[in-house]
Amino acid sequence: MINVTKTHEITVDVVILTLKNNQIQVLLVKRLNEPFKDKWAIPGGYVRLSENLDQAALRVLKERTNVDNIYLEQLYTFGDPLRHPNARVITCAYFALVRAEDLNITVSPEVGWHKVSDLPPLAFDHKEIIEYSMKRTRERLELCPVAYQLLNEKFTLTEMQKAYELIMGKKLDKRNFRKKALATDGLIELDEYTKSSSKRPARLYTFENIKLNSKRAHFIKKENN
Amino acid sequence: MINVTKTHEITVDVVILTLKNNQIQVLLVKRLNEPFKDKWAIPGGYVRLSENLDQAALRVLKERTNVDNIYLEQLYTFGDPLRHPNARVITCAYFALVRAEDLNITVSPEVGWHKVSDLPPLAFDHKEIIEYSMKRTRERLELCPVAYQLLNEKFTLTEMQKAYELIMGKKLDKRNFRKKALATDGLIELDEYTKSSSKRPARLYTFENIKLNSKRAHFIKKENN
DNA sequence: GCAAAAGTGTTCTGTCTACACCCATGT
DNA sequence: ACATGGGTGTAGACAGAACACTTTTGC
Repeated sequence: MINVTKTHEITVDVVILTLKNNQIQVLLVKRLNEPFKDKWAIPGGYVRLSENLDQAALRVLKERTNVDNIYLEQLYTFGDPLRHPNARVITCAYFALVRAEDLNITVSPEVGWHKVSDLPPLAFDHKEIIEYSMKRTRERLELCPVAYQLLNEKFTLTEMQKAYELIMGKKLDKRNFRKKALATDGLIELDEYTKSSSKRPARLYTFENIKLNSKRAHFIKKENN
Repeated sequence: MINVTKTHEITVDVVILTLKNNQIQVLLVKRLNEPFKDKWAIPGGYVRLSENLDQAALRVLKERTNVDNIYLEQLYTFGDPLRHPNARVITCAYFALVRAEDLNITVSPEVGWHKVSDLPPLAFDHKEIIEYSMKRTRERLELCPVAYQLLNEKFTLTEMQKAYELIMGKKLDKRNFRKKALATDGLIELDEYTKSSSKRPARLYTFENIKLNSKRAHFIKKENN
């Protein structure tokens, strides 16, 4: 076999998801150059020779959001020969869940949050990548309370339930949800309550010592359909 | 950023698992050249410019086993800068489950099956890749009857149970296993029986119209530990 | 006092688990 | 007739699903 690899390039692309305005949103950047000039794309970059793939993804994430120590997971590697019109670019996609309150992003005309349920035209195969990351997020949620990565440090059970409903795309029963949530280990009940919402105050909770990927009881599964 | 990608190379490596002699076995090839000369490695090859990653993995699989139309799934992409001592090679690993009866392999001193439970010294990070593929296989098995890919076209429930026990690494209860197996859709009861085994003949079964990845009832979960 | 969200238990059903004996065949 | 693996049912425990009303606050 001849060496056919000379012109392959490898990038990482990171789907960065957060919860804003009661919506799952994804961070997109506007492309300034061809191909796909003026289309939106998920943040990405070339993998440097000195770093492994996780490090490359963390670097891209940090460059864009100034957060680290968050839930970041390799998603899938996309390598269709035609996914980039001018070159052979194979991309290793990652996805990250970040807390809105931790973010330190200067939104501009070229960088911004977009509702996953209402995406603008996207470059390359990035629509497919975002859809796949949502699927994976749903799968993860069934196994462990990943959603705490999307919640502020202190949150109400109703906020937590809203996050789950947005990710799962369906309504959940309040009593069943609270029962399971309260049985989650790591969930701490605080002696604090929301104020100044115009209704009855809600108790606040927080998470401590989360073990991600713990194969503990499935958290959300069927219910309704 | 400068273009630091010029010397990246990308390969696919395929973990090919089968069931032979009552053991899960993996196909390995002996390396003829440095680095890791004379160590064993999982089959792999460079990704060609004209093919996507799945196609590259299928090609490698076909070159080695002469089978296609089998369970093949992207596993994970390994990109540690030091995984290859002389170059920066990123590998997209796949795993495949193949039926022993479908195989058409000329075993030689350089190509052969090895028990996953007793691996020889391996090149690169291939030990890690094989272990990860076993983990993934176990996860898949919990969701759908992937094991039929390892069984001959016609099989007994005891053979099926043995396959599950080998993959899961634990004994299963015969009555519970059979109950769940018989409830699997796609499993067809045949009016045929084994002969010439020295004991009572066992009924044969086959699979039809399998939907892999169907999120149907979890097939094997806890039981004992 | 009313609007709005917070909070709270029980029953039913289905699934998973544990467990022991008889059956059909070859030798 | 016996050794070997094939084949079968039931009871208890547990987890998920369905379901409606009272409480607390701001206005």
